[in-house]
Amino acid sequence: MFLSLRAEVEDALEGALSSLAFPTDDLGIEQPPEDVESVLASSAAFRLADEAGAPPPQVASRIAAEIDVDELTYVGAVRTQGPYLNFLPSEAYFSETLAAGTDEAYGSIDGRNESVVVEHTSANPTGPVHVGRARNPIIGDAVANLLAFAGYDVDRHYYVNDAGRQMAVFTWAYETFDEADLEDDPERDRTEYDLVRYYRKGNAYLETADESAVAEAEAEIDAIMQGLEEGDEQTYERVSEVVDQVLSGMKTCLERLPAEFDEFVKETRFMRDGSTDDVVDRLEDLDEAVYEEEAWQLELEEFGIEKNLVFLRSDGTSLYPTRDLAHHEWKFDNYDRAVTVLGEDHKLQARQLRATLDLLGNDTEQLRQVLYSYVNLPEGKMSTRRGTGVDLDDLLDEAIDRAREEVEERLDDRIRDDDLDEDDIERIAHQVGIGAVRYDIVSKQPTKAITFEWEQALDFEAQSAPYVQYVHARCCGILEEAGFDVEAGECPDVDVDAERLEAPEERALLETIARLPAVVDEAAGDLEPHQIATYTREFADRFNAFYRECPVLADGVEPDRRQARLALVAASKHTVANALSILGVAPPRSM
RNA sequence: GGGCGUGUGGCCUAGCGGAGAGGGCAGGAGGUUCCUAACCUCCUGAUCGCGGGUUCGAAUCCCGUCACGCCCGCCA
Repeated sequence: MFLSLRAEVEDALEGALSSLAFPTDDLGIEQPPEDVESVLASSAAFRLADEAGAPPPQVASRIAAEIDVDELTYVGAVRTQGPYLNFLPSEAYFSETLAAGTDEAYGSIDGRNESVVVEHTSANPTGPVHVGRARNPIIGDAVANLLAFAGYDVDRHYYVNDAGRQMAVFTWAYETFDEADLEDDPERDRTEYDLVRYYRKGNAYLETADESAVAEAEAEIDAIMQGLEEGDEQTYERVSEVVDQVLSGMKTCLERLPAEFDEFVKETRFMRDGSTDDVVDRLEDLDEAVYEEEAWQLELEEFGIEKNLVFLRSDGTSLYPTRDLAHHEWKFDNYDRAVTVLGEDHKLQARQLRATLDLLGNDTEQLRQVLYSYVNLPEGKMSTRRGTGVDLDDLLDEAIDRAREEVEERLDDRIRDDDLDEDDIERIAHQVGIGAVRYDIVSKQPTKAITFEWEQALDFEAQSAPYVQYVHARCCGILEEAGFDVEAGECPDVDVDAERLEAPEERALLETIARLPAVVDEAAGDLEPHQIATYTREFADRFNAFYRECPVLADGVEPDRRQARLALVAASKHTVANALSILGVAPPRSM
């Protein structure tokens, strides 16, 4: 409803300004502060003061006088407050919001007929997913959810780097060493924990073994890389054996979040189908291509990038960026838009990729890159190769354990008589524990660096997932108490009068509910799921105020009012459930 | 050295040209015969890193500066 109101205000303002012969390029529409009784405001009068030859408050009054509120649907009144114009919502605004909110899919935007591929995580299949990279699946999954909710046709891809030197090293190590050569047992009974030990062993060997032994190993590693480059089937199968095993373990870990993918796209695919060779040929023909120091490179100064992009090694093999170019052209062929979520350390490569795609004749407007900073430990970086870091599995386990403790602790002094059984406790522990981890990460701007600390990541207090989840549980509690089967999706009748909702807390809550579609639209446009998190927090505040002041089921509440409030609770439930779902945080029906 | 990013009360964080800079944690004081207190109310606490500038108006834009992070491989 907010979007409709905003459109209406824009039209009205534009009309008023032009009939006063003012320029209409700057409507100055903005969000009023919380304590102002309006849903939208304009500060245009400030800037028109010179032209009007009058002080801003007078200009504001003249504009206000020019707007005929009777012609507007969602605006109930226009008032000035000094230089500001305030637009107050009409009764229709509230009632239509209430009606819209009772739809289970409330907040979602109808199909845009536009497909978008969201590539995220894409961690090299070298070992267990650690917390340093955990931001990628969490942000990536939220971005994908957000775009899907905003009406895009979304596919989620994990790009598997199965053609790089790292995988050649891994394959060599896996084939060379035996269980007996490894010092430690796997940290967990899953393939990637098992196999990563070979990878670490191999890397350690290359660093410490004597020169001739290392040279021999390097020769073997080079042979693997050459085999991949030539599309040799046997080499591909050797590497695949390692890649597929490790990847399946990582997949299991990511599913816990849950972060799931429509497709795991292998890098070797673009070597085997000839598209990388094709890219190389086309790159060599570019004016920016140079052959220096026996390697083919691309000069990208015209894009403000000093560093040359090497796209063909002196031994004739391609590099990761070369294959990624073919990969991206494939995405462009199959989707209208492409979004990639990647760590800030890939920023330069991201710019090079974009610039080169441009040189190859692609429309790079289709590509958006979301960058995030790594999560570091207080003592420094996490590394799979060195085995430093906190595994995501361990973080999730710890989160669930702590959440379970919380549930059990609260069991004794629960007022509500809803008989939580063992399954409920486990369900809540999972929803809350994992929700807290995801929310903690997704609620912050991705560009800010995070230092991982257990206590902070697993804080279940206010301004966390449980705080917002609790609101959802409260909504469900009320609806169930009123006789609705929440699990079956039962919902109160929407045919109620929003005029019954006259308390300031009710009005404020409705205003907040009304903004969800606009928040979704904005967040999707900016690819910033943290805006949704900020919204859930504000929503929870508003709901809690309503909960405190406006009893729904108490004896003294008249039937009409009770019905209206039940509808408001239903709209609240859909609002918070949908917002949480975008973030990938489960909305618990009880906790 | 160069490029990019970040700097908001003791700690974490929102806001990124407009209406006393919002929240949360920690600290202090309260609240449960009433739909779940993972909640709510009140208090204490900030020259928005620092210095200039643009503007009627700057946390927000520009310049400089400092601190921290990331990058500057024929690795990915």
